[in-house]
Amino acid sequence: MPTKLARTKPPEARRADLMNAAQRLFLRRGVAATSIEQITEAAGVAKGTFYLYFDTKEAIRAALGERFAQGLLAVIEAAIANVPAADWPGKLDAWARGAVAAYLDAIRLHDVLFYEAHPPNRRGATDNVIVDHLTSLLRAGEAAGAWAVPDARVTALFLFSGLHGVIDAAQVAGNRVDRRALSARVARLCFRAVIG
Amino acid sequence: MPTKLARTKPPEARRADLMNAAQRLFLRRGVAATSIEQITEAAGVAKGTFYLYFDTKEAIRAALGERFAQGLLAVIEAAIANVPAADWPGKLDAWARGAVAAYLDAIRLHDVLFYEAHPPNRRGATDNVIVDHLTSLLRAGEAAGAWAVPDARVTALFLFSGLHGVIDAAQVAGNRVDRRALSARVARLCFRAVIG
Amino acid sequence: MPTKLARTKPPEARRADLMNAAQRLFLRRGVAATSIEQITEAAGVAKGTFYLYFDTKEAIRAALGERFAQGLLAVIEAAIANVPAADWPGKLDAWARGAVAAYLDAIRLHDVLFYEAHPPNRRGATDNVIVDHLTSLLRAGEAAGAWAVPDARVTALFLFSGLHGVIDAAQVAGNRVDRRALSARVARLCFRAVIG
Amino acid sequence: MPTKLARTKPPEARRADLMNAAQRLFLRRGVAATSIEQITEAAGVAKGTFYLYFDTKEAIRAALGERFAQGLLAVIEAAIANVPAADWPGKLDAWARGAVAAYLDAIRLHDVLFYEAHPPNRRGATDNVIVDHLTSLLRAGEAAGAWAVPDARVTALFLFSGLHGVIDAAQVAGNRVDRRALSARVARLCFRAVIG
DNA sequence: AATGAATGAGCGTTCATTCAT
DNA sequence: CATGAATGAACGCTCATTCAT
Repeated sequence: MPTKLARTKPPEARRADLMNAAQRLFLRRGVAATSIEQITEAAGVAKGTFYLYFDTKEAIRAALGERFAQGLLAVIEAAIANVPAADWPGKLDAWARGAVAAYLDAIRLHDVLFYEAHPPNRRGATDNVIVDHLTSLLRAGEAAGAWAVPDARVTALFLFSGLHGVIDAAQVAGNRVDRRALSARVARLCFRAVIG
Repeated sequence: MPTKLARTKPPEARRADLMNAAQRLFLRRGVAATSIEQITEAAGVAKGTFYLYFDTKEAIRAALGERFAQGLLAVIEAAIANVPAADWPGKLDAWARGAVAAYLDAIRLHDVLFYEAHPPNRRGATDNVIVDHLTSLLRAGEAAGAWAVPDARVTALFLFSGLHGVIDAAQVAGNRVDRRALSARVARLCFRAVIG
Repeated sequence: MPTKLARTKPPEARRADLMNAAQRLFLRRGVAATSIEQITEAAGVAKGTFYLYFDTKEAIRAALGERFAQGLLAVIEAAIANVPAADWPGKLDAWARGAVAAYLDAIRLHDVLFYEAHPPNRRGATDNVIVDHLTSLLRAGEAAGAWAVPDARVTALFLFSGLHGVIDAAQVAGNRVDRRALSARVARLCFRAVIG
Repeated sequence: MPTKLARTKPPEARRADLMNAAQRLFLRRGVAATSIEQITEAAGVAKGTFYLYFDTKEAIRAALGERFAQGLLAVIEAAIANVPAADWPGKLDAWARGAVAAYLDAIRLHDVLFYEAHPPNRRGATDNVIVDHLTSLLRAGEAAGAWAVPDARVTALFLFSGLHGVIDAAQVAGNRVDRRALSARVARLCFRAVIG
């Protein structure tokens, strides 16, 4: 007979309690490793209550994703809003800075929510090899005077991730990919980013 | 007493059988959804045999990741090998094209091995929202004559993924991140990729 | 604040609403597979209201059984009522025809209410095996000129079910059964039904 | 570390252990009310072991039904086997007595396995009303000298159950039922069983 | 080296029932 | 009378891992 008060809460509040508890746990241990019971316990309700608000574990993950996306977009748009309408480079710059800021605060949440990517640096395993290789290439080119790259590793990471993302998306789209065109586009983007 | 022959195989062969079977299954249904028993069955050995070669399910995933990385690097290095030593832009170009080619063939394996990624809408709705937003920005800037971007969506994807990758890495590194510096670096890379 | 009208109904009406809703659902999906919530939803009341009228899920099942029995008896009695008082064979005939008619209309409800019977192959394979066996016996006897049985399968079914029912009842009564007597009685009934 | 011996048993033995344990429990509390864990506990194995031998709770119920049917048929056939080939009434008599004997020993198992019919006399609720009615009719007819029925209640039970079984089967068959014909057949069977 | 029977913790989900409003 | 949010015990099933043979 503890909490005699507020056995009933406004639905949005209960829902939010559950989402907050889930987010905390998902961040700490990943989605798969978090059980419904842990979520309800952290939210201070009974197990069955979870199913009053969400049909499924997946449903709460999706709701969290939605909420995450809203916040993110708001931040980025706010960053651009201050730039004069005609200043396009300024807008691009604001976009980049806004996005960096927003993701820096939430990247782990993003990754946990959209890839199940807990163990830090798991993704690194392979990618590091490739990124290391590109980093060396960039440094060598710089040493040879071919270009100037202030931070070879960050650049290599950026190019590799960009390339990877483009390919992922192409794959997901599923329609036949025009390999030549894709190759050329990606090569051009790398080229310009490095050579300017 | 049937198959009296070859009950015993060279350890490396057994190990490879298991890895090949696992890779096939991981690709088909994901890592979590593949059971040890399915792997051993596909490899034609008993369940217990698995544990003679790998300590853990995670261990075989890691071994597969290792093997994957080796193959990838080989392909990319081969692509560069043909470029004259002094032609740095050519090397960068070769790197990009080699990497695109290599990942196009294996992106699904990569993602399944390093994120638990089940194809459609792997990247959450989130990313799409942000990428859409940047795509619009790029198109608007182009319409205003601020820059020329052949394929705004691919470019947006590239920049977003690059940015995301850089932040992920920064986070994983864990040490205090210099937000200003990171921001500036990323903004510059975006800037050059777009403005040239 | 909508439906301010008729939030309250005469208790018998509410009770009937619930029973009707429950009967419909029990018929469609069985008793066990029907939840209280489905019943209240179909009856247009809140979950808790159910417990104002019935103590238990079992209680509503029992009430439905009661109601079912009343209706049945009325039909059968009506069928007999038209037969002249002195015509006993006629009464027996009327009983049989009345009962067949009444049950044909409601057998599914009966079975769902009293056994948890989901239609196809309710009676297990078992019964079929035994009935098949008796059917063969009846046919063989007829071929040998020992008796005449218009429809061997229906007869076999009838005898088997009759026998089964008698034994079930004996078992339920629980008191020590006089096996010899029971055996003799059943054998005699089978005998007369077949040999006349 | 108790039972160091016989951690592994011949599969048929384990399977039989599980079936025996399940049968005991099903008889005691019904199928639905028996949990897998109770079965495995009673069989002296771990929960997971159950699924090495049966895919599903329903699967063990079915296996038990199969086993039950085999035994039953054997008993009845044995009863008939002793009757001279030409003695058809004797065969019918033997069938009836054999079936009664066999089912007397196992009726509860049969009912639990094929209908979920635990609470004794649940089935009675309705059926009793109808059977009582027929019993009265039979007694009244006898009092009037219309027929002679040694045990009116058993006869009424027999006729009612026979009728019920025939209708159930007709319903399950599902094809359009010829109500007139069915009625006539059943009436005739009742008639002969009573009037001789 | 190889087997595969056995284990048992763990999980997502359901639902009859209660009770504060 | 009526509501419906909250409860929490219960259950079927999965599967990585162990170990006697």
